[in-house]
Amino acid sequence: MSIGSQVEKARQYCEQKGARFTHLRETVYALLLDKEGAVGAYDLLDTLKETETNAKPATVYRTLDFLLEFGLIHRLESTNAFVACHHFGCSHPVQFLICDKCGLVKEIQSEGLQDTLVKQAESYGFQVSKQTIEAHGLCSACQ
Amino acid sequence: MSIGSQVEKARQYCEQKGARFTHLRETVYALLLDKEGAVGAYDLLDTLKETETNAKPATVYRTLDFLLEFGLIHRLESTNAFVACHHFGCSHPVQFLICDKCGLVKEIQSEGLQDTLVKQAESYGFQVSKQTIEAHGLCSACQ
DNA sequence: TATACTTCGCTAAAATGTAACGATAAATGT
DNA sequence: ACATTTATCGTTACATTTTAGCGAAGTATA
Repeated sequence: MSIGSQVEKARQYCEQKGARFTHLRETVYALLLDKEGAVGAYDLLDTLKETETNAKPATVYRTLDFLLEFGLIHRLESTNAFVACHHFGCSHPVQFLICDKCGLVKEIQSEGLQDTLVKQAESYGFQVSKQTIEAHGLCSACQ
Repeated sequence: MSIGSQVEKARQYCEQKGARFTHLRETVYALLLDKEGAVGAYDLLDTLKETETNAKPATVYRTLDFLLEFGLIHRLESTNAFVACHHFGCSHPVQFLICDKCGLVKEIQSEGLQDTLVKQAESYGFQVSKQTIEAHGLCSACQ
């Protein structure tokens, strides 16, 4: 799906939720869509500055917070980086396969993984509210 | 197992591997053993300074790097914190249950989880070299 | 003891992330 | 249309986390 139509989808999704998909938010989301992999906040800031000359760290982080809150992007904990989500709305927990060579990030949704983790936790009396599952390695193209 | 004997075990483990378990490394490992949960590098630094008055950020990070390399401690990606490993040597990938209320960190080793993740990845042609699995939520005592 | 190697103390700075506040813009009620 | 409230933005400043580089001190080995 093209970036343009994906952005349009996001706009509609936000409006439907009563959130404002401002110019800044749209721009940042489009920037992230444009990347194969994940992008660090400061790399994003550098790119953003090309069009939004007065962007500052807080600008980026606020915008990322918004996008995170509405599930339009994800944050990779193991690399402090952000990646666009293409299928927001279906809000199940997700997992990531991160290629350490080319940087590609594949987002997957394995019910099996989630269930296994939740069940394992339950067996220790632990109640899971949020999970981080990230695998590093090599994608098929890089092996 | 007491902290003392755990430290002794670590010393033997290091010597057996030809690594030097210096005073600094021993102290930091003991500090981490003394905590229920994970500790940030700067919290650790503050505590360390009580006895090692000239400790600096680099001191802590270098020591943590060593302990990480030999598997004596783990790093939690979702909280930028470090936690002692009690059963180093058996070096399978591990998973963490992190209580967001009391800070307790339970380290588990679920073969099922690892296998499921690796198999899922394989189905995408992805070869896993390292995995990060961290669940946040509430421990049994905090629910 | 001479040599190589590792660890340590120190300084500095890079990379990542937040708090706070007033100005502006948009949404809402009258 | 106007006033009121709320959300967003620009800006400054700072806090946190992490790494690089260098020379001194310590340790192991020949």
